[in-house]
Amino acid sequence: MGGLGPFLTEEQADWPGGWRERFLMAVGIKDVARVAGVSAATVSRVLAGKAVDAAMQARVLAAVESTGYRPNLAARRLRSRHSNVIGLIVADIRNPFFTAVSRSVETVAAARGMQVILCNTDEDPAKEAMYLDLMHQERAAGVILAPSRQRVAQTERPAGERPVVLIDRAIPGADLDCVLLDNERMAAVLVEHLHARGHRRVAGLFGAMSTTGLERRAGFERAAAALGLEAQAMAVPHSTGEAERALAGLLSGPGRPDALVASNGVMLLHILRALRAQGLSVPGDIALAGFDNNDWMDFVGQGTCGAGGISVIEQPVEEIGRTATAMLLDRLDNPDAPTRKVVLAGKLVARG
Amino acid sequence: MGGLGPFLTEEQADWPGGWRERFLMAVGIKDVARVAGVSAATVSRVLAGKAVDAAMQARVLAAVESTGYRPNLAARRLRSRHSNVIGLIVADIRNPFFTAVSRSVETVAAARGMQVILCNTDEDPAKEAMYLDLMHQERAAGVILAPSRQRVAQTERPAGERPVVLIDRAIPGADLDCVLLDNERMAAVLVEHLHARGHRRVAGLFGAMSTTGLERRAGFERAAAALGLEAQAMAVPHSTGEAERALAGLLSGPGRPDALVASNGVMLLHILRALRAQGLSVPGDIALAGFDNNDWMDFVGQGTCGAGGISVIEQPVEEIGRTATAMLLDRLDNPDAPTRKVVLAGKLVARG
DNA sequence: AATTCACGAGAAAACGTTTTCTGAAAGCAC
DNA sequence: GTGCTTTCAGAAAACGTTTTCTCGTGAATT
Repeated sequence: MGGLGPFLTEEQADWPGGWRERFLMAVGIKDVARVAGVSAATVSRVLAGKAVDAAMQARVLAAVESTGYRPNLAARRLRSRHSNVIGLIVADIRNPFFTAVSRSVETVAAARGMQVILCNTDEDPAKEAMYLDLMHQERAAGVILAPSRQRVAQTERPAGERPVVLIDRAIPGADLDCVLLDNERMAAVLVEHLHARGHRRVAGLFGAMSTTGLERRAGFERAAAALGLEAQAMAVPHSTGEAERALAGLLSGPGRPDALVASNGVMLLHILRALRAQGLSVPGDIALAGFDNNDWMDFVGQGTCGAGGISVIEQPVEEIGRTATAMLLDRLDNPDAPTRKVVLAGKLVARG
Repeated sequence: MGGLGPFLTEEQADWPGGWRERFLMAVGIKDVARVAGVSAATVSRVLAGKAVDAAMQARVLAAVESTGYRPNLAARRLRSRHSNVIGLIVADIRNPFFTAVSRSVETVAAARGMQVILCNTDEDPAKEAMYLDLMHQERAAGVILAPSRQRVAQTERPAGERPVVLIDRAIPGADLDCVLLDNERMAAVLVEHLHARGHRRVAGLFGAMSTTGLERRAGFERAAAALGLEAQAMAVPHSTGEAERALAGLLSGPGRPDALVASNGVMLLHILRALRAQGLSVPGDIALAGFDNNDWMDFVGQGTCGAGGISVIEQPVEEIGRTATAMLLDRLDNPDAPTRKVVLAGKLVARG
């Protein structure tokens, strides 16, 4: 400090507004303690909201203010041995369903003083495993996970021993909290809706990456059988080309379906593309229905005749996120409570 | 440890596969060191990839494997005084532009061993300030920020003294790295496109929350003036109702515009809604153009006549995220390099 | 052959907090 | 007034790493 020249007094050089604050390291709890004339422990207690002498508390708060002290969360987590971070691992951040859920999760978490690390796996089990491990290393309080299909094979608990809440997709064998859509029933509702609209030959494209696709397919087939419809269900991988190719065969063959069901919003777009490639219009030539009510769906398939439109099952996205977060936070308090499975109903948005 | 009964030998109780691993705390670097028969420092060095004896390295790696050791990132950050976390603070996670950028940021960051904390401000300056402060507390390595308009007023550096890269929106006074779209020019391109298509009375709706809206509006007005078009530009707040109301007046009055320009994807949806409320069709009654090429746009406004469609400026979302992340990581290495401003061109996607 | 140098491994300090421990003062019952 | 408990603040330990320091060994140089 002597090397700083004659222009700084000891006081200036040391504190506040002086050399150290401006140029060197961040201010720590000890600096606050020194300014307030108390011990570091007392500062910690004030900040934690524990009972301390009122005069001291005021001095500490003033010192925090004047020094611009910001606690180091890494140190806090290390010592206190618990973290305010929750991990949110989704399969596809571009899917509006997941962004909507993410937003809801973030809002609820922030309101309870938790921060969210959002991880995007792109349906890649390797990335998923990497992120689960990362959450472990981060010692995250818990994880909200939309698991990929491959994970089903693993019987081990994901993310070490920390609480996990599954969303959107189940892991059949696992004993974990989850909040899901009533996929099978909702798919059946969709089929019944198409039947009521007079369609008799239905085809469905279902995702191959998750239990969700399987369940929706099952509901589709069950309902179609019950109604005596001519039905054809196929599972398509997540890539674009696959869906288009699968549809090309379906649409050009004899006995072309008069209605299509999409397993999710992304799939529905693939179908739209394929239909256009075939020169077919919705709903003039063929009806289209699916899952996830995206904001733009009000505006496609509105033929000149005024009818048409794409009927979908709208998922309660906000509630899914809210419920999952609440369940996770609950479990942090009661680690040994029995696991809960929440199944939510969707809402049929009938168009056309 | 004696209380555990006679079934556990000292060895079992202590390590490995025994009591401690299964029921108590996580395994630490010292446990690994003990198993490998080396010092904790050596384990640390092996994990950091520093030069160590090959035999020792093998022993350490084996010990890490057998113990299932996962380093505690909080401790690592505390001691090493630098973090592998970058904050990404966006205005609206539901806006596909931001989700696309987020995905790109996350991918690049993950490839470089960094993790991303995604923060959603919902255009709320208070939330933005809260998150910037949080990133400070987290001692994040840096922040990528899409600033809200209000932040402009603040001359102070956001997020303490850590590196910040701005995306999508500038902060006029600030000397910060940023990567932006050439908004003014792109808006002009859009107007010229409409002019070439024969439209003569254009109106534009621009966001009031960011510099982006201002710039696009300026480009819109400049181009319209240069081309001698009858133009009307208005700034509308971010809420749904506003846009609809503003449009209602515009569309019902005399000299109704024959083309509309939307400042962004969200605005464009509002316009679509308003048009439908007025019973106007795109592009039959009125043309529509805007910013952000969302995947569904291929399918709306395709009238029976085959013409139509919504022309937009497609932003290079992937590159924006990639560039911003690269710039941020660069700056971590060269804190004192001059700030850079990257202005990217968009691409006109002409439809109809 | 002696001295320096480079290297690498263990011991110990340090990171910035929270928590435990300790002791003093205050309150209360006798 | 004495002895007991309670309260509260400071001192010190602890959290799990990385980094610095120290020292021993072997190679290289003179």
